[in-house]
Amino acid sequence: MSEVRKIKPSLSKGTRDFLPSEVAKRNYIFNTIKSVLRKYGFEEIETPAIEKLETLTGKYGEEGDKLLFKILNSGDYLSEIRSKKTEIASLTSQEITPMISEKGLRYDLTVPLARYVVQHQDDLAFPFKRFHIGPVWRADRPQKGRYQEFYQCDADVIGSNSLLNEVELTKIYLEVYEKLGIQVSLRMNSRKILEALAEYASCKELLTEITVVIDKLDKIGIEGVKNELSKLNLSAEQQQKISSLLQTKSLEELTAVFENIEIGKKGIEELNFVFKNTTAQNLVFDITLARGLNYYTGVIWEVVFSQSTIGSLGGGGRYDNLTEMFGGQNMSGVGISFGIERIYDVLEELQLFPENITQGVKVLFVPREESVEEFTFQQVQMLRDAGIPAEIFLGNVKKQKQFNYVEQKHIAYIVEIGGNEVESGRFRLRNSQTRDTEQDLTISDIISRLS
RNA sequence: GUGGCUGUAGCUCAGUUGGUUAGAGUAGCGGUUUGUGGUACCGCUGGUCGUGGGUUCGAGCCCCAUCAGCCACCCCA
Repeated sequence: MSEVRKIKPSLSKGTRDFLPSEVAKRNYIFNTIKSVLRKYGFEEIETPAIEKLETLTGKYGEEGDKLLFKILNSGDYLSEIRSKKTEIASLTSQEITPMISEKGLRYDLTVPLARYVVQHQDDLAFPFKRFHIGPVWRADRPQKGRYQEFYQCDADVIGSNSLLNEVELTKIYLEVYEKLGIQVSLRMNSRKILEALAEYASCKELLTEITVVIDKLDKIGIEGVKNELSKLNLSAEQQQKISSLLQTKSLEELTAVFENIEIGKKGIEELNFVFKNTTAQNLVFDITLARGLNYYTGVIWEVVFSQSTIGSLGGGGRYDNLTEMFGGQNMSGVGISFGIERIYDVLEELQLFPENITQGVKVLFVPREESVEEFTFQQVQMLRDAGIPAEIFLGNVKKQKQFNYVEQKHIAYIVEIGGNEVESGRFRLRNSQTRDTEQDLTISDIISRLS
């Protein structure tokens, strides 16, 4: 036998293992979201973790491209470089990458959705309402609450311009967080209003830059925003116009300001429609909401946790050009995303996970000695046949280990089997929490007791 | 990509001005005890002190480099 080299067990940076109890909690979140989405007619899809690099690159900006995980080609991956008779050392990393890597791990679920919709348009019924929960990967530097592998959960409607989709998605947001027991405020704004704001300040061409600055408002404050704006070479008057508009609290105030700005009027009208059809205390208009992603074109949302500044628990918006890059006809889409990882942290912190989600089998049968294992197994099998989740304990005979097992797996009852039980066919059913026992039960007593 | 902090047993951590063979708790394994029990006690396994170099008679400890992880920024979820 060859000597085994011991490897220190450790994870790749920015990744996590999940314990059984953690998976149970995550599934609880997933299932809560799924049940609401299904009720509204959304269907679940899946796409591969691996996509062609040509699908992924160029969609997330220069920064995003750097954060793509790239997969080394199989086989002799240097053959292409060799055939060009180029010295490797003379090439930059950017030049080498496309020669040795053609695939990558998906960066989000939105770009794969765009590819999916164009590729399968003949098989899909439009408007296409789909949701997708799965891991995505980013070669980012990890920090608290940010990982290289993490889950996203997106729900989108593709191919319908109706504002009722916005209404539906708003209601879905409210319903999901309500069901999870998290108090959030749902902030809403429109990219059209931000465009109008740029037009109002006569700097339409700087829309993207201004949006990025406004998006930081929460962090850097109004003074910080003014400071950043001055860096964009805006006149004092322009800065003043923008920062005073950012103080606006209601759509009514805006109506007068945007009297002569078509796009602004449109934005206000759209938001008013959504508000009219969705009355909720925690749904608020917020002109300072910008969202960094600049592919949004209409209504945008952000879910903010009321009780702390943990950041956004979700976000989304309407976009118009999703499928264009894959040669599809221009289909409008609107979608929302749930921040699964942060939702988990919030639920954990506030201890909002329901007790019963980690429930194991109902009863554990513990054989006192090896000679009764077969008999014990037969009893367990009878319970299973009757549809009662049951287990036989085959580990360490120490009581301590047995009770650890029961506790970890949240098993409600224990039955111990020794010689007496085998002979009499009568058992003691013990509640693992209260330690109460019931004596002299036959196996069918136990079955009817636990059914 | 930039900055800060931390690396000692599977995990949480001690480790004296730099001085013999690096410790504890916990987990794991084994045992003693108790026929209705979750207690207690005993023993065992497990470490290239992240890695490489330097200073020194002597380094877990001091110096340099490097790697890794965490935290903050950029960006983002």
